[in-house]
Amino acid sequence: MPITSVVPDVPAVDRPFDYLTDVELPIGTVVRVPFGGRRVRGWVVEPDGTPDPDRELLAITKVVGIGPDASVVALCRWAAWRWSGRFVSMLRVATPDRPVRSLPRAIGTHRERGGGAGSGLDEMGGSPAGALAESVLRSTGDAVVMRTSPVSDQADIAIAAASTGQAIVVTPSPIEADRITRRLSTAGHRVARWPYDWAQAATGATVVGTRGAVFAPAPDLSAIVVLDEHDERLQSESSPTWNAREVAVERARRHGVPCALVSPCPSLDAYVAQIGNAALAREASPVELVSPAVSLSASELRAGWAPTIVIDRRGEDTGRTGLFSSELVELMRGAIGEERPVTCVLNRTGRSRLLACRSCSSIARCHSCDGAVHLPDPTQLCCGRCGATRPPVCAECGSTALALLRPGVSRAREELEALLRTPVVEVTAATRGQADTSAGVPAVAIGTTAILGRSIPGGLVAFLDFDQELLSPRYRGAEDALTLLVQASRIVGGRSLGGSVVLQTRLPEHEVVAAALRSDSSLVSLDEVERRRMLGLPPFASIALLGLEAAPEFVERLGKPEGVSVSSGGDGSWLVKSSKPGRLQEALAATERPPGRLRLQVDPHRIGR
DNA sequence: CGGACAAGCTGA
DNA sequence: CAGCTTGTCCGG
Repeated sequence: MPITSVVPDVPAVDRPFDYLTDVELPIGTVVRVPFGGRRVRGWVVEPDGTPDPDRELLAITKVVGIGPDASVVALCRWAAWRWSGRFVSMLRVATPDRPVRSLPRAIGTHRERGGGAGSGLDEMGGSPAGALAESVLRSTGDAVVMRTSPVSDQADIAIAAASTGQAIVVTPSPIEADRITRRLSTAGHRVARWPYDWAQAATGATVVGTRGAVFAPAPDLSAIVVLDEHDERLQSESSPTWNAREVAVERARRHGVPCALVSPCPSLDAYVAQIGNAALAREASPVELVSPAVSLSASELRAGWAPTIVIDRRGEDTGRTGLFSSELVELMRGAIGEERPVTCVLNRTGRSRLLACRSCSSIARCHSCDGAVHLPDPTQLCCGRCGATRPPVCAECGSTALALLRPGVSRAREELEALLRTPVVEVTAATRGQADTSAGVPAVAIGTTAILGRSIPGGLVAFLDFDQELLSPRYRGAEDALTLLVQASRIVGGRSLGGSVVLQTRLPEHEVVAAALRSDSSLVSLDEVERRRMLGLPPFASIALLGLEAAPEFVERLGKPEGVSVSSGGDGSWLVKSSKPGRLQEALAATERPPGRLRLQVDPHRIGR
């Protein structure tokens, strides 16, 4: 009887065990096995070294179905190593959610290669982005950064990719994935929407889906495209914090197929991937490093970015004028007069996030935990940290006059309604989706960044306090701020539809603001290159964030390995860094996990919160 | 993870 | 010493 190696689907175990089978099973096959007195799911994997002497082996209970092929299993193993996570976690991502017993026959139309007589409706030739993608994907098998405009049609790029054979198209947005799937299908391509059409992908259909699609089965893989590669949704927020862009680059490299990293504001990580490796990137000058392999022409880029109006608030007493400068109010009135929808963005929920006493100027704090208190309604102060409430009275001097230093969205909505004398709709992550059905697009809306998910063609988007984004302590803060401007340009439809974007800021010279004014995102990362290098941050170094109760013991066991630095965050969390490629992963893998809960995040999009 | 089993605590 | 809790180990 053949012996087969199986990894049980038990995260805490995460290693293979040997079983008997009556027939040889391919790597990746999903099985059920007896394990520790119960039956669990598992995957057939490459044997793990020791064939083992004369031990009594148990037999596999049953074959559940087809799983990821050997190359995807190997990719899972790589990703588990890269982000110091569990192999099982990655195998789960690559496995169909319902058993696949056998593969269907390849059904559906199949477009002629070489672009013969197409159906005409959805030819990519008309779109600059599609034509650009076509040239990229005929090139060699390396990662290339492709800079598009905020309004470039991603479906055209997908169509170009599908024309090469079996492509994998990854996009952060499930809605966009649905739209692209329909377009590909209309254009005559056989398409599998990950994860629902797993089996179709396994028969060679082009795959479209969110980040997990990068692990789709692809027997005839010809190209990988990552759309909006800068988007943080391409990275898993829980451990292992794998990133679909990086997995795509690795998979394309292994298969020798081209990989296009598409974005209107390419990430530094994409540029480094394009150059090859971090060591090489360290030698390259910032200008050399941060240049896309291909880009739309300057005029095409210009058309895709909405004109940006910067309102410099440095000379103003914002304590008096509040969130809405007179200049902004004028612009909004103008837009309303032209029947253009207006959207205001303020990244603070609630009514008032920070208050100060008008007589003694002290900041309103919580009486029990000292955190800042806010004013969810005019009658009560509430602590954001511990939830304690008290009446709105200054704790220092007893005054009842409190000034709103940082009003939140709810308060801003009231203020704006009074200023414009028109109804203003508040949009938050919670209210999004229900408001914009039959009622249509409201004339004026205000909300957190969640509001940028609503399309307002030809409209005006105003960032009330853009400094909050520009001064964000997050290490990718600059890139994140630029991403917001891309989204704003996108929802108004760029310059061509007459949309515009307004920024209120006290930092009008900031590199991100400058990039938006130029309708060009290339230079934004120049200062960023130097900063990240200097501070030893990704993509020039790898970092690991450790936390939870097992963290102290883990750090103890980790010790002080060569080329790795460990610093304590003071609050029971640690930051481990290494600028030598692979060194961090090596050190983490060599450290045995102590019992108890451990948070281990490698190269997360954000450090903390 | 979850069962098995060993070691430690309690009460009569 | 039974009966129960807590901890540690290990699974093929």
